[in-house]
Amino acid sequence: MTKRVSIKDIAEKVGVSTALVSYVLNGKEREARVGEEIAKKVRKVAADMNYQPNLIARGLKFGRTKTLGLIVADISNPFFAMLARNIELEAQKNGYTVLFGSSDEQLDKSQNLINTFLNRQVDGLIITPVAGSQSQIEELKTKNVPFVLMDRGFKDVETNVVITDNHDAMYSAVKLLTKNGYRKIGIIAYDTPLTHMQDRIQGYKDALKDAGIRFQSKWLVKVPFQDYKKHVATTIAQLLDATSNAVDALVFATNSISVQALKAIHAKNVRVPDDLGMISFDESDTFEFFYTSITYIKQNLNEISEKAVQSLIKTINSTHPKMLKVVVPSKIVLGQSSNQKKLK
Amino acid sequence: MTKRVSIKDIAEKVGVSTALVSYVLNGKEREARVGEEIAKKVRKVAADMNYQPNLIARGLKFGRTKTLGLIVADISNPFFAMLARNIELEAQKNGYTVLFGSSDEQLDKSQNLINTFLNRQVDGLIITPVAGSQSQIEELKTKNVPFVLMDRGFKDVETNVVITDNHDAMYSAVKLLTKNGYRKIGIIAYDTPLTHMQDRIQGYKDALKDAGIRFQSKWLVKVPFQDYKKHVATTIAQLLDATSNAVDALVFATNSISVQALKAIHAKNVRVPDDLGMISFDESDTFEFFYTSITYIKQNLNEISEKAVQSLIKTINSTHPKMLKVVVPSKIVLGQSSNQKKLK
DNA sequence: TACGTTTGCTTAAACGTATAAGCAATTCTC
DNA sequence: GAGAATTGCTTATACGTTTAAGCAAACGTA
Repeated sequence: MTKRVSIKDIAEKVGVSTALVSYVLNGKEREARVGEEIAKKVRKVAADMNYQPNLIARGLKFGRTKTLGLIVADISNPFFAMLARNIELEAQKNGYTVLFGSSDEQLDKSQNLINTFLNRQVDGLIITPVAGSQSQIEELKTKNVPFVLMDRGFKDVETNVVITDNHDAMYSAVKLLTKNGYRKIGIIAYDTPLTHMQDRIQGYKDALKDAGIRFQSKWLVKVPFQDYKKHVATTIAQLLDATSNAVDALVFATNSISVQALKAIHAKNVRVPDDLGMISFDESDTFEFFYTSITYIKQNLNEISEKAVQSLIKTINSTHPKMLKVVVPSKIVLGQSSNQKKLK
Repeated sequence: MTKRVSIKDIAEKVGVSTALVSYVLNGKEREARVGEEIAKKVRKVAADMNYQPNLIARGLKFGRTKTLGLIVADISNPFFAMLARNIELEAQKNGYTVLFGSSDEQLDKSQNLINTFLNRQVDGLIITPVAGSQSQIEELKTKNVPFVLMDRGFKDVETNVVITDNHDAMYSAVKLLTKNGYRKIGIIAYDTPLTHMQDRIQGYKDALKDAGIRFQSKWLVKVPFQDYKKHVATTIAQLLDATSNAVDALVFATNSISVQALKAIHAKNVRVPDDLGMISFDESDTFEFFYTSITYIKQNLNEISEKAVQSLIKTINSTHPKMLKVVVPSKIVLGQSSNQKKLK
């Protein structure tokens, strides 16, 4: 790579010290009492030589790089890709650039990314934490590294966090089903202690309870992150095959689960909502091609990512930040998959 | 953020110079003739204090940051998100971290991202270039900035580039249709001079020609990036409504176009492939829910991103690199949407 | 004339790292 | 036992930037 022009090059060309050039280019001519003439000349030469500041040098000098680190579960997942996009936009608005990495829900990858980003002196981190990563997060707190958790959090660790109203959203969804006559409502969720899942499951249970329905443990199916596709397929089969005790409605805790479930349901020729009511957490392009429109909970991804960046930047800029929990309201988009249950 | 431990801190604790610490931690004790004892002590203290090197300082020193800049059209588009994921993996394998940004197919955003990344001293750039950005790319060549174009290139600018076999892939697809009895084959593509589109369109035309079919200009519809959804919908209507002269098959030049087209086709109750044969460039999750399986060209995204990173790193590491064009073969995944045309 | 103030610049130090060069003290060589 | 070679460390400098401090020269005031 051809050497870029530095302040030194300008200084030599004009015949002044680098200090003077720096003052001028930073608009500090007043404080530094730089002469009108010479200032003009410096600016002209800088423009002519197409000077661009070396942000690495500046980063070293100031101890801040105007860079954020983003750690998501998997950037190729449309959900996280969309968050990433909004984060990019909001970061840019504030003069930040974003480094990214995917943790694959794995502890070691998460730790590696954190280390890599910190070694690169990012000013802060936006993290969708991995199950069991409390100690990693605690360490960030100890080191006073500015960070914000997004999409999920921990019950037992107080942090900056921006999440959807998981409990209430799921509660409303299930309540809608009970109101519409469904009584045996199953849920498929990821098997993780992370709050977003736990809250959704609790919302589901609370809605059942408030509708006077006794929760049955076989209605709750937890699938592992790895191999979830296979597990969802077999789960659907099991939940529907037990003809006598089959569920009459299902809620899916994420859109990835929903898509897989829809495939299985499609293959089994189950009629929605006649044979099976259905609501999804999060949307998917695929819903539009299912023969019935799907009712789903729409998270406000835009607001989540904006708030995450804003919360992080606020933390970066304050000397004694207090931990902030932001809950972003979602809404239900009505389709026909949750229609009033018909009597057979 | 709490101050991180530096080489200086270690030096003070051990009671030696920073130079010695640096030698030891870089495994240069031999060359620097550091005593066995003191080396051990330095390593121990470094480990105890949990020393992590400041890569910003190193970057300033060496003029390389082990960082790559990735500029895609839109990270929230699953196609680019998947590329980003693979690039992340391959970069990591080689010790690089990735900055990313979305150009939105806009010249100014593209230029901004290039500037931002260069000011941050990235070692190289991976770019999906925007239409009309030749001068931006030429400037990179002038400055000897290592870079590689991905997914698309320019006819008139020689660069490192990694692309799919666009012409041949589309040629094969259309040939399949002609072989199966379709004669009036339309194509919907993006309105851009970028090579990936032009090559696909040329492949389409060449296949028609070789099948002895005279291309009709109304069969080729180019939609703008902005507002493409609306344009695709109206296009589908036009192409199918002209009952006497309607097309009997359609190829779509990207998956985003395909998805929109399928929605329109779905809405119009067109039977595929009986009323209309169909092939898509790239796949989509949504295909699985269309009532007919869709024939599509499957790009090898994995190989594209790997090759892009490798090509870039090779350029970074060589003093007088030569421009390399890599064409990655795709394959056709057969569905029923391109089945032998039935006589009516 | 003498002294204080203002003007316009330079010098020096710092951020954290790497490494060439230098300098004693010790050991080797004959 | 004197010079050469080796050992084990430190000093100095550099990367590109910022900014406090310093220093002449010019100017103002009595």
